[in-house]
Amino acid sequence: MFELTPIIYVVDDDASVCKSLKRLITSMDFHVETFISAQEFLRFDRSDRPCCLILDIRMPGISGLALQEELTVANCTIPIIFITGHGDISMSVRAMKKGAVDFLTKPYDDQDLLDAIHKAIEQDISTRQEQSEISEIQKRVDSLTSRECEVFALVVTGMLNKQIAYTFKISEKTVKVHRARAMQKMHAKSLAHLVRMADKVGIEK
Amino acid sequence: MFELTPIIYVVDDDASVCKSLKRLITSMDFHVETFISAQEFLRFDRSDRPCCLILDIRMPGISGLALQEELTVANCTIPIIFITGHGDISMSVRAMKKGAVDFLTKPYDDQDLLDAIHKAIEQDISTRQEQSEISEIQKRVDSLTSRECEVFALVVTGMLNKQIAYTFKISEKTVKVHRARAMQKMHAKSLAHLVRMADKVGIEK
DNA sequence: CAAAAGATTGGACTAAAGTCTTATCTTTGT
DNA sequence: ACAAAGATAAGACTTTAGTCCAATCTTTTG
Repeated sequence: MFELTPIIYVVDDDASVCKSLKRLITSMDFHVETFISAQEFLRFDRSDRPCCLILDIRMPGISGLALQEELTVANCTIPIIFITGHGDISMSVRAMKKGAVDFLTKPYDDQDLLDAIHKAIEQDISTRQEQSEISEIQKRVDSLTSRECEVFALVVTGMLNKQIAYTFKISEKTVKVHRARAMQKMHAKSLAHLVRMADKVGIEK
Repeated sequence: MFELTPIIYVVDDDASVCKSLKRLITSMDFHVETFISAQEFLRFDRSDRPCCLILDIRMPGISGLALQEELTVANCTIPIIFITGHGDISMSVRAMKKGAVDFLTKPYDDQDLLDAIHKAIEQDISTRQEQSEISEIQKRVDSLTSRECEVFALVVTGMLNKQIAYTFKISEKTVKVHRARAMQKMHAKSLAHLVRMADKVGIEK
């Protein structure tokens, strides 16, 4: 599913830095796409494949930290590796608290960067895997009618059909119908499977 | 269960820093215990209540980062807030990667420290809650006989009694006996509950 | 308005799981 | 050696859940 070559996005206002990073990273089995501003990166239509972001902190326009913040609120989970020439501790701590994979200072060791890239890509792959599983399950939940969903929600709490029936003031017969439909639509192989899917997406209502 | 007043451990080789931190933190509703070396802290018999650790990076003997490492391998999850006068970015990043709650540089803002303490205590409370739940469940798993545990493991995969019976080459009757015992010993109110407990502790064998 | 979708329920079973009781046969610790 | 613990299993039911088939009744929507 994600067998594509990972792509590394580099955002640095210094074109020569972009160029040398591109050379270094391409020598591994990665694709590289460089941008000289956060704005340019945001405009870019990122394809759906494993990736990570190498980001300069200090840039005219949107700074690295600001871009990180922007991506966070946009629900984008792309792993970020910061690189900076003139950072301070407070910056690095802020970046790490917000989930950055690493924060390197120039001059950095090439191996440290490559290690960080590998870690970031691994993280991205597993995050994507997780997200795609969740969205698949959510799609199934969305296909349930409201009643089916209500019954589903109580079934996974461990309630008996008769208890669910009493709760909704309907017959046990009807509960069985909704329950069977829910099992079908959720593609649940067993009750255990249904429970795990419910916990994964967090059934509310 | 954890309604006790949280205790803040302060480890700093500068006794005057310990003293002023103690004054500041005591003014909140926290107890404080100070140590002038990592060794002294390690010898201290910590009581079982919400706590966190405020740690100086640079200390003679065991450094702050070394103590963090030591606690990690000892499986101690006490949240750590680092304070340093002469730290660098690399140190702060290493500390944050290993899960530090915050990394403050002197002179720091008192409010920042208090915020970090609150966050650390919250984290400790929820970690303890989680750990005590898990160990309670693990205790129940440990009370299962080996056969009960094997049957339990397959039950929570969603297998039918007859399938489990075939797997172990025993009768469905016997599976029912082990299954019923497992439900009892695990205090499972339902299959859904059993599945969740299994996932929480991660049934291996 | 008419068709489609959804909610409801009954009948008639089948299958799966749980509840008792009773009873071997081993293994294990003292 | 002997009691205790654990694994095995059968008989006899009861309770739950699942399966088809059929049939209202309401709401939504083209």
